[in-house]
Amino acid sequence: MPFQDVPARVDDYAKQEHEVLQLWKDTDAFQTLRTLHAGQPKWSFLDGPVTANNPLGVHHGWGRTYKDVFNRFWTMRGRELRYQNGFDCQGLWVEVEVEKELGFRSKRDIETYGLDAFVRKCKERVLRFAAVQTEQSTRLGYWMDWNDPDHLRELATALMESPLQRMTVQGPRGEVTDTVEQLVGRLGMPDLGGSYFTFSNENNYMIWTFLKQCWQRGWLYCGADVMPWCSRCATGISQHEIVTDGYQELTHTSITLRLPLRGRQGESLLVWTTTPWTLPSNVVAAVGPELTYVKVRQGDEVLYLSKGTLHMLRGAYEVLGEMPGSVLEGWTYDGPFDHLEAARRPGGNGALRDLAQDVSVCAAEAHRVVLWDEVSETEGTGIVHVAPGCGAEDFRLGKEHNLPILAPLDEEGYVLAGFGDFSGQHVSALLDGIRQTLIDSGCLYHVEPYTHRYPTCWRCATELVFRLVDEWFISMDELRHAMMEMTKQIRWIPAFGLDRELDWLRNMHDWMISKKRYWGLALPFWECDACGHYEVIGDDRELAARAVAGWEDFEGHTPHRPYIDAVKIACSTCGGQMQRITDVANPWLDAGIVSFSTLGYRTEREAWRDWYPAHWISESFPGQFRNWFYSLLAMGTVLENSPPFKECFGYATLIAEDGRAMHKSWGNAIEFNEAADRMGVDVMRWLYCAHKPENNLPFGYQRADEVRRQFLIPLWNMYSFFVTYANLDGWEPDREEFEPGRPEGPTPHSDNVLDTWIVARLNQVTERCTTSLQDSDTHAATLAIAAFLDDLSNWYIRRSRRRYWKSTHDTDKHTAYATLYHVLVKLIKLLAPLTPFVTEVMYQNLVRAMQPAAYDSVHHCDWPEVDMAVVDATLLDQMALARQITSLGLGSRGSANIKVRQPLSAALAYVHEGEAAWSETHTAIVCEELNVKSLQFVEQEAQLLSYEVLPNNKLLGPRLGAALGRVRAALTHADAGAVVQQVQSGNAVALSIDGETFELTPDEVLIRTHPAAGLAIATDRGVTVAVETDITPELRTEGLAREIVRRLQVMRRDAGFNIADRIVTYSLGDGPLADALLTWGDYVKAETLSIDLVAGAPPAEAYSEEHRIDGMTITLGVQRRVVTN
RNA sequence: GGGCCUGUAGCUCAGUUGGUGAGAGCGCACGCCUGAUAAGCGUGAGGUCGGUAGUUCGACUCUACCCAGGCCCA
Repeated sequence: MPFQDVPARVDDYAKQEHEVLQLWKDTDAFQTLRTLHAGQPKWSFLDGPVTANNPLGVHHGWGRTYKDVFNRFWTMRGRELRYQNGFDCQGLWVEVEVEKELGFRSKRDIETYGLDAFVRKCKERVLRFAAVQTEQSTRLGYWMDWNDPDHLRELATALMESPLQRMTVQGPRGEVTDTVEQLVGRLGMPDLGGSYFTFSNENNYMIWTFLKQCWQRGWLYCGADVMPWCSRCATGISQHEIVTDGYQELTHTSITLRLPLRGRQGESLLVWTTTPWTLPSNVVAAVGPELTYVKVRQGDEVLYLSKGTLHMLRGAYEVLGEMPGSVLEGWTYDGPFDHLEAARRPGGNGALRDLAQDVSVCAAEAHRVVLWDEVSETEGTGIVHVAPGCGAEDFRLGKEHNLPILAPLDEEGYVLAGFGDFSGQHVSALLDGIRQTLIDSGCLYHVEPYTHRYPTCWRCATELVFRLVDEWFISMDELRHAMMEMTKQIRWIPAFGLDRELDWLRNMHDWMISKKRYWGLALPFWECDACGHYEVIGDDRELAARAVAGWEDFEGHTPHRPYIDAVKIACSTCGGQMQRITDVANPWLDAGIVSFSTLGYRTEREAWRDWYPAHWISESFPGQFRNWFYSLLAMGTVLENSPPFKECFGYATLIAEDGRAMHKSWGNAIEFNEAADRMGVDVMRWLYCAHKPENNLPFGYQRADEVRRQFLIPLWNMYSFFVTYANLDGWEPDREEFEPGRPEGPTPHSDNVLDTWIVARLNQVTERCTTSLQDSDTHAATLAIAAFLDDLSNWYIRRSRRRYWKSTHDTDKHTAYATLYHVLVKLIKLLAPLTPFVTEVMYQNLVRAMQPAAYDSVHHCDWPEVDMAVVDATLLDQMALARQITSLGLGSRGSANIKVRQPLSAALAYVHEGEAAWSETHTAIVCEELNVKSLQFVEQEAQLLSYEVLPNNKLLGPRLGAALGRVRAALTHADAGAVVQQVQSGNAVALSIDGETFELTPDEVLIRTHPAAGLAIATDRGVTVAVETDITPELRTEGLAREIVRRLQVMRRDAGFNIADRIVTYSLGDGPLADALLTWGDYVKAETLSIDLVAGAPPAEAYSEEHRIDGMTITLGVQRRVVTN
């Protein structure tokens, strides 16, 4: 049973990959893999969930390739894995897309539509995109415990039609029957299997448990803060949402205004703002304690501002004096909006709890100058208008000074009551009225457009405002330090990840976890209507036990709005009725809990211990230090006081080939599906793996072509070469003692130096790959393999070709096949985790088709073992030397402009060291490659070169120290030839310098050579090679014969003959060409598989061409001849 | 303002504890080889290894400062 023929060229690698996918599906290859490795030591990979909200991009492919490579690697190393993918499901991301789908513009649209229907639409969207992403991941060759995408779609449809309908599905532990809504809520749990979904009941209740622990330790609180706020979405926008995509260059109207000082007639503070709408909420003015302020006269008024901002003045002025900021402290002023009711109400207008409880003054009374370190002169006047209800920093300053708070805006950006005519107007429409008030009060100084980076809503591009809101926070005071301890116990790749994470933790404020939206984790905080007391519920069981009303509305639903909101509990303080706050949670809680929720922390604690902490996690690092890595750490710290993962592998950002970020609108984005089918995913995966992960990865078709040309096609060519000749010779691998885990068999024995060399290289590379991948370094692995592919293709096979196509069937030929077979099979196992498709294709033919006992898939095999006994360092050195001599010889031929096809009589080589183990075989290899009749080593390099002698700094530096410089100089001036002779005969070199004698051992002297002029020579690293350039008539004749052979070979191919076809060759010509054919007739016949060489014109049915060689003409013809024997 | 990363050929990047020639791929030019190879090989042009100072016998490599770019925080 021969191998299946392999085409020399694959037209469509992507098509081939689809066939492999079908094979895996038909043979259930992934399940077989799990069975094979069940019960082995565990390697725990915890997947960072991908937001199931859109199709995957090629940047997801990068991360998923890493995940799959290491999953496959550790599986082959004999580990049991979980293979659970994760989908991130809850949060504003999904809401935004569903709102777009439904054409909604505001929260009111959602409430009109109905929370129940809206939340179901969110779930439906997640299920549908989880199905899409599952298909795309499968296409990438990512082996995970995937759900059937069609089943996910069925659930999505059923959820929209009748969520309470009961369904039965087959799970890994048997049939499961439940309502559609509950089946969706149980996805990813052990009885249903498949990917985990962060909207699952278990995920949500596990977060409740976490929050309750935080609460019990006193870390959970409801507090007020000023947040960036979108008035159209009516929600706070957290800092990381702004960072992602939120800043735009915008031009606003900036205003410079006077604040008239009380008790200083005609004198004013000059302040500047880019947000005039905040002026009616002004409470104090701040100056920098380190800054110098000036008093200036302008016309009949006196103004104060900082010395470094005098350019803010318009018109002539006179400086009256200078003073430090501290002099201004405590001065009071009149605000232009003090007539407003809000400015006259003690404590301000804040509707929020307790904020201004003990503040008895109103804003108008509070107006004074305070000191503030954060005031600078980089913009403005050095005097800052402070509105504690309208800015985060202002708010903190207000708390520090116990100031009243004016918070002017409602959820949708309209001004609240108490602000006179402004009340009821939208924040975007306030400018004119404010300007008019300033004019009327004489406070307006200057108005000017101002362009700056300003945060906008990433969803709707509305300019954000800063709004005082009640939110829920986890205090970082204590947690921060514990998390930093955990962080230090983790291995971060790249290593700077540790510093990044620690930096984030050091600077992190209290963690805001609430969001006033609809689709997300329902925060388990119940608040008493009567006394305001609140409690945190730890899970579903506790809720059931505490419920006093509304349970019947909730029962049977997942813990999401609106149903969860119906459940009331009794207040443990006053006995009143408590209801849930309506906020949902920050989605990073969802992703952070997965080391508990997906591993069975609440339900199967022993199994959880088997898989926690994860050995390895991986995500793109730019954002995740503050997101997923952070939230995992927080939950591991709170729940178990341990790091939830041991190694964190981060990678940078994928960019387009043009060096810019990929953007659809820039036309440089590449869709995942398109890339997969145009490049082939093996190419994509190699491209990903060959990159250093801490650098941004340029991705595109040009780079993919390079990978195909340099990696995939050469690999395929070698495979095709092997199969072609093995089939011609009927060679088949040994079927005795076949082990399915090691289909390459034991290391073959051979007396051929090329065989032993390539086997040594193979094991060397196997060792490097093993070490690299254990160390989470795919880049090093690809470098090692790429070098090996070059050795295999451009040296081993190239130099061994004749062994395969010679006509006798001898031991050497058999050994050649056995060796190449062994090498190819072991190589594809090394490559299998990196490029799972092409290796599978090769395996199916090389192994599976030949060995009845073979595993179904290359991915079921064991990781190749390293046979260090065959890694002979001397052998490797010698072959490296042979390649070097060859390369230099070709170089020297080139410099003499003599083609390799022209035989030459001799090559002369001088080798500085290491020729001891040189053999005749090496000589033969070099002669053949260089096309010379002999290779001679010369004793005296001086025949070819001149010398330079240098001190061996590495040895002499430590010994001589500062004297090294003088020794170097003395060596330079010494007779180099004499020194070299001393060294080469193993004697010490004595140098006399300024009456002092230095003895240098041979090791301590390095010899460098320079080629002498006038010879066709080349030199490199202590090796020198020359070729004799004299071409005798005999050599010329032989050269012509080789030239004719080459042309006949091309003609054979052009005529469409098979490589094993026998032919008759015709030649019509005379002179030296005819002589060459006569003299070298047997050679020509053997090389071209000609059974006859006919002198004369080729017959009409032969394929013939006229050739010009060295100015002479010859007509050649080839004709196929059937041989019967 | 603070933290982290990056700076090596026209472009994209390797360069393993400091050790003497500074490399690859792409692109360009010229040549070679082809009985696996629309592949490969060789040669050439092109570099103050961001800059300055320091440590050292010796720095692309270590240290400090500076410059430029990126990311994060403020």
